Amino acid sequence: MNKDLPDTLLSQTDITNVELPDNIDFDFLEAFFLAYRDFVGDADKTLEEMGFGRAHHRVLFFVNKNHGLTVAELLDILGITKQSLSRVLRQLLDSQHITQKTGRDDRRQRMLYPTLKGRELILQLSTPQSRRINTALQNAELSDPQAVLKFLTNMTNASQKG
Amino acid sequence: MNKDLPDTLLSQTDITNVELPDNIDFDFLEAFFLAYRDFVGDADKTLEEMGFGRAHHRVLFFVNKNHGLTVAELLDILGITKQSLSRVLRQLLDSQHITQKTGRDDRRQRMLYPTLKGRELILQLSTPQSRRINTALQNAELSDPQAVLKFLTNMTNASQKG
DNA sequence: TAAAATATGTCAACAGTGCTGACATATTTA
DNA sequence: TAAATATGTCAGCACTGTTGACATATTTTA
Repeated sequence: MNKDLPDTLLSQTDITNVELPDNIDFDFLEAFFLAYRDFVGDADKTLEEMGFGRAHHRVLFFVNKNHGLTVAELLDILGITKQSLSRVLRQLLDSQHITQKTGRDDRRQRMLYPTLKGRELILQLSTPQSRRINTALQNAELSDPQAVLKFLTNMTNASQKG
Repeated sequence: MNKDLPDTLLSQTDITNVELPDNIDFDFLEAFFLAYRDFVGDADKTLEEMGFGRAHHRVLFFVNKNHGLTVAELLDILGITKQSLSRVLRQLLDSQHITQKTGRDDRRQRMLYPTLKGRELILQLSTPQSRRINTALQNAELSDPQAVLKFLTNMTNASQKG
C-alpha cells in the first residue's frame, strides 16, 4: 500500500518537532475516555442477551431514575431527536420494560415508568458499573469521595451556567 | 395511540412500589453519563466543520498522544476492529492529518504520526475539553485534584487487573 | 369558538460508526 | 520453505443517530 512513496523518507516536515502551545492535560483527557469506554462496556453482555443496545440502556436508566418522565424531558436529557428515540422506546414498551401513562395535567404527554421487569433489568445493568465505580473510588484514596461526584456534575453544560 | 387500553388504569402491578435491593448510586451513574456527553460534545462543532466525526477525533487524539503508535496498538486502545478503523484512518491519512512510517524493527508495521496539521487540529479539539475539565476541577474544591485522575485511571479494565 | 401552538407518533431516506467474513499482500518467524 | 503475523480492502449488515414531512390529540391563544 502506498507504493508511490518511499515512506521511510516521508516528508520530515510533517513528523515535526515544532513546539505548539500546549497547556492541555492529555493524560486526563485519555483517562476520561478510557474510563467511560470500560464503564459502558460493563453492561454490553447483558444487553446483547436481551437483544438491546446501549441506547436502550440509557433510556431505561433515565426512566427508572425519574419515574413519570415525559417524552420531551427524556429527549432533552438524551440529547437526541424524537425519531431516534422512537425505535428504542417502542421496543422497550413492546418488551414491557417501560409503560406509559397519559399525563394528568396535560393529556398530550406520555409519562414513562419502568415496570418491575424494567427495574430488575436496570439493576442488573447498573450493578457492575456501580461496583467498578466503588472500587475505583476506594483505590483512589480520596479524602472526600463526594468531591468526585461534584466534579462530574460540574462537567455538564447545565452546571456551567451557574 | 394505544387506544385499546384505558391507560390511566394501566396495570398498577407494573408501576410498582416493590422495593428492590439497591445499593447503587444512580446519581453517580447519571453524572458520569452527563459529564461524558457534554465533554465529547465540546468538539462536535469543529469536527463538523472539518467533515469529521467523533471517531476521527479519537484516532487523532491517540496518534497525537503516542507518536509512532502502530495500527494494532491503536486498535487495542480504541477497542474496535481494523475494518472499523480503516475508513476513518484512511480519511485522516488522505487529509494529511496523520502520516505513516514503515516500522524500523518490523517492516510490516505502520507507525502512525500526527502531522503539524493534525497536531494543530487535536489542539483545537482538546482546548474546550481541557477548559471544561479545569473549571470543573476548580469548582469541585478538591483537596487533591490528582485524585480525580487516579479515580478515572482506576476505572479502566487495565487498572483493575493490578 | 376557531386558529395556532404543543406533545407525541410515524414514515422515509440517509449518515456515521461499529460488526463479521473473506481474501490479499508483505514481512517475519519457525 | 511453510506458517504466522501486521496490515489493507471489499461486501454486507446492524445500531443509532440525523432531517424532512406529515398526522393526531390536546391545550392555549386570539
